[in-house]
Parts: sequence; structure tokens; C-alpha cells
Amino acid sequence: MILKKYLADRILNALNQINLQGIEVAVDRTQNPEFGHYTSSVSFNLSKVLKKSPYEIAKGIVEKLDDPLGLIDRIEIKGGFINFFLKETAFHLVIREIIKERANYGRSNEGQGEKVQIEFVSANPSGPLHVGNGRGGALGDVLASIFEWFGYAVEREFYVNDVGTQMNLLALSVEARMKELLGMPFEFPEEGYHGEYIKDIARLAIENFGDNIWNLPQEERLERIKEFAKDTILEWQRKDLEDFGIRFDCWYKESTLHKKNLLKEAFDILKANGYTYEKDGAVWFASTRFGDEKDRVLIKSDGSSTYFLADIAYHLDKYRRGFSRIIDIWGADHYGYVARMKAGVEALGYDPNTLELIIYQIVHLFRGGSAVRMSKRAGEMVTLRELLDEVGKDAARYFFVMRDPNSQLDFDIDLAKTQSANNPVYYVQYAFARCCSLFRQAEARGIEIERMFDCDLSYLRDPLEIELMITLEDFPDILKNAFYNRAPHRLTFYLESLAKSFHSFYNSLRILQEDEPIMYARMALVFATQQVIKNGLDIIGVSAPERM
RNA sequence: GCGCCCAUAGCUCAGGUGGAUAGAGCAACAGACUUCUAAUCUGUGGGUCGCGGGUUCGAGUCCUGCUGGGCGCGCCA
Repeated sequence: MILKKYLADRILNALNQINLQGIEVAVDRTQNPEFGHYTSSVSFNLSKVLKKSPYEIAKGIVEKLDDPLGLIDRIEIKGGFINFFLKETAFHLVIREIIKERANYGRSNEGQGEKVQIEFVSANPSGPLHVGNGRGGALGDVLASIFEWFGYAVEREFYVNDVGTQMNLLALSVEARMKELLGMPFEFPEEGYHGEYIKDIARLAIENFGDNIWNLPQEERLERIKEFAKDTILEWQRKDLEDFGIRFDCWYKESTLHKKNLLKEAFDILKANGYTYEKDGAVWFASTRFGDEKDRVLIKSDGSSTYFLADIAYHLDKYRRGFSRIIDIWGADHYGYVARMKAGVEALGYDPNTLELIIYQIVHLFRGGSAVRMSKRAGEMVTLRELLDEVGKDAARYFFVMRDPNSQLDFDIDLAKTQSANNPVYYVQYAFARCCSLFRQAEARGIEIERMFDCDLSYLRDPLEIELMITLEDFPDILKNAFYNRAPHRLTFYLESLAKSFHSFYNSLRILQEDEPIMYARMALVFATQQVIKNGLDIIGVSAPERM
């Protein structure tokens, strides 16, 4: 980014001299070496305003262009594009920058410590996490890291729906399985949870409670079973997420909202603002006034509140906790709630633009080339735990963030498991391990590794070296791109291209050798590469193994 | 029926704010290890960017109408 920024600044400077301010200048990498290292198409954008041809404008800009650091070798104007050919010394600045910044290369403080909350996963405590939760988890966690890299104070939060009929159903389901295991007559609840894990909980519950539980009145017994089942499942989820590399700053329980009387408070605000009305014995929220398709019920005719009201209360609480930006990450099946949620916060009096809803599409698992069938109803979901046990944390995280959240994800379990070139995770990790191995080798040979930090980089001039340096230069830009577009997958694509660049370089140019000036310069390049791969993998939450 | 997402090479997918000849991985084929890790590299072939219009210097990208697939449209949670 330092080079692109430098060139953009040069153009801005030149535009200033012809009295043009506030223009957005983009400088990009080129696809074709014929067009130089970097290019800008500003002249096309200015052509309308200035009523001159792009070529004339480009010429005007180039005439006024300065080069205080002396990085530009030559400039060509082709069809209005301004093509920059840089001297090799320009790219050496990138290496210097990385050596200076190290683990901070790519960071920015533009968030200035602003408080941001990202809420994700938030699975119901009615069963183990499934693979869909894995995608939401990886996406949320990586986005959170990216926000941190941009200087935001990020809180990761998990919302626990520990209230409502589903919890009662859970208790009834477990109780039934307990009776079954004990050989007692039992009746399985109509809409109960059928998964095998219910039997596991039942087994644990029998162990935990002993025979005494059956002496309690049913209501109390179910209450105890409910608490036990919920805690057991939450513990499973917490453990799964930890093994998945995710640690939440806060597990926020819905029951807390009730204890703090926040549902009533939120309701009163909506009412006071005139957005509620009664109809058919229920109380409604006029969300259509904020663009929702239809109005929504807040309080049902039986007097109980809806899940939606709890959600409004929850968001009220989020704002009160001082977050200036709130991000909810939801699966595609929750898309229908986006409009009403936005309407909710707006009706509470907050700027709906500070609430961001990120929707990710569903995950399909593939094994042996065919889709793995899953049925939520029958409780036949592939759990996150099973996936983790099978493919490991690194592959799982990488694969989940590998795709645009807007696209459905085909997760190829076989591919994630292969320890070969086909697996992009290994490909990237291997590049890192190679760097490490090289420094081990250097150490074994008694090479004074430290000398690379202030060596003469002018020996880096091979096209493969230049290409690698240009790729390294790109990292902060890619990160910015991933940040602004909430698109972590751009990072995985970048890392693969960086690894590719490195492997090509490594394969055809000798690093450790007799010629010391060349050796140290190349070692510095390897060091920079190693650092950037590490930074990228850190953000994704994938390990960078020193040996493979 | 309505809303949203998706459609790019045989397969899986990249292609912020419109920029030059649309890219990568896999698969296929042909090559490269006495030398720093071959979990690597080099080369070849492969395309009506779902279809039709439109906007403009320029469209895979923006608008519009279709087609096909996914998700959602409860006083469920």
C-alpha cells in the first residue's frame, strides 16, 4: 500500500496544481507487465468534468508529477491510462516497511478505539452446534479480528436464548429419555428433540440427580432437568467453540433481559414514541412505518411477549452498553428478520445505520463427492464437533471463511482432510514452514541471520523477487478491502497468491549461498514473506506451523 | 405470489467504489529433485461471464425484463 499511496499522492499533488481538489484517485496493480507496475485511470473520470480527452488530462497530470523519493523509473500514457514503471528501490521500501512493522504490518488505527460489538453464533441451547454455526462462527471471529486490526475495540458476544417453549421442550425430551433408560413408561413429547444427544444428556442427568428426582413434583423436576440440560449443552457449545479457536467476551442470556425488566422498558419506549397499537387482542409494533413488510406482534393475545420484543430489548441493552456500531451475523434463514430488527432500533431512537446485519448463506457438506444429507427435524445434523474431530481447526476455519458470505458454501470434507497440495490450507502453511526451515538451515550453517535486517536490498531485482515484493505491498490494501466489504474470504485468496509467489521464487532462486550480499537480501525477502503470511493466518485464526 | 442471495473454464470459486486482452485452484496432458522441505515448481489446452434489452468513452460489475437454484415470508423460537 505504501507504493500505491505514494503514487496516488503524487497524482493528487499534480491535480492540486491545476486546481483540482477532493478527487478520488485510485492506483491499482496491473495485470500486464506491458502496462507497468501500477496504473491509474483517473483521467477517464475527470474527462467529463474537464471536457478534455483522457489522454490530454493524463498528459497534464504527468507533466506536473513530482517524485520526491525518486521511485519512478518512467511513466507511460496509454489510451489515457497513466502507467507507472518503478525502480527496484521502490520495492525495497516495502521490505523495509515490513521489517520495521513486523506483526503490525497491515494494521491501522482508523477505528480509534471505537467500541464495536459483533454478535454471532448465538445458537439455541437446545442442542450441539452444527456446521452452519461453524460458518457463522468463523465469519464473525475473523471479522472481529479484522476490526481489531483497524483499531476498533471489539467485543465478541454470544446471545443465549434460554427462555421459552423450546427450553421446556428440551426438558420434556430429556425427561422422557431418562424414563426410557430407566425402564419406566414414557411418552415422547410431540415436538420434542429427537437427536441422540438427548439420550446422552439423559444419561448424565440420571447420574447427576439419582433416584430422588422422581420424588419431586413434576414441575420442579422439569425445572431442574431444564437447568441441567441447558448448562450441559452450553458447556458443550463453549468447549466446541474454544476448540474452534473462538472465545467470546460475553455470553448474554435472554433471561437477563427479563430479570432487568428490559422488555417492558423497550416496550414503553416504543409505546411512548407512538409506534404501538392494539388489534385482535394483541399489541403490535408498526414496523411498516420503517419499511418493514408488515407490522409485528410484540405482546400476544395471551399476554406473553414475543421473541421479537426480547430482541428489541436486547438491542436496547446493546446500545446502552455504549457500542457505536453493532453487528449481528445471522444465517440466511433469518433474513426475514432484518427489516424488523432495523425498524426496532430506529423506533427506539437509534440510527439504524449503526446496526449492521450480515447474512451468510447455508453450508452443504460433501463427502466422497456427494452431499451429506442432514435433517434438522430428525436431529441428524453433522455437528461442528464431528467436523472438528475429522478435519481439524485450521482446515475448518479456513474453509468456512474461504467463500463470500453471500454464496452458498460447499464444504468438501475429503479435501479439507488431505494433507496435500490440493488443500489450500496446507499450501499456505507450507510456505510459512518453508521460510522457518530456511532460517533453521541458515542457523545450522552458522550464518549471521541478523545481518539481513540492514543489508543492501538492491540485489533484489529478479522478476520473481519483484513480483513477490509487489504482492507483499498489497497486503494492507487487501485487508482494507476485506474490512470495508466485510469480506474475509479475500484474505484467503490473497494468502494463496502470496504463497504461490513465494514458492515460485523459492523454487528457482537460490537463497543460502556463497554470494553474501545476494543471500542476505533474499533472506530479508523471505523474512518479510514469513511475517506477512503469519499476520494473515493470525487474522483468520489458522496456525502457522514452523515445521510440516 | 412477494422479498433477498446465487448463476463466470469440465468441477469449486475470485473478480470493493464500472477500467486495458475476464483470473486462480482442482481435474487433464507434458516436464523439473546429487543443491535451502517435491505438502513444491514450470509449461499446454480449456470461456456466448445463465438469456434479452438498456445506461456510456468503457459493463462480469450499474438499471430493467426473463430463466434456473437456494433461503425467507407465524400472535414459532
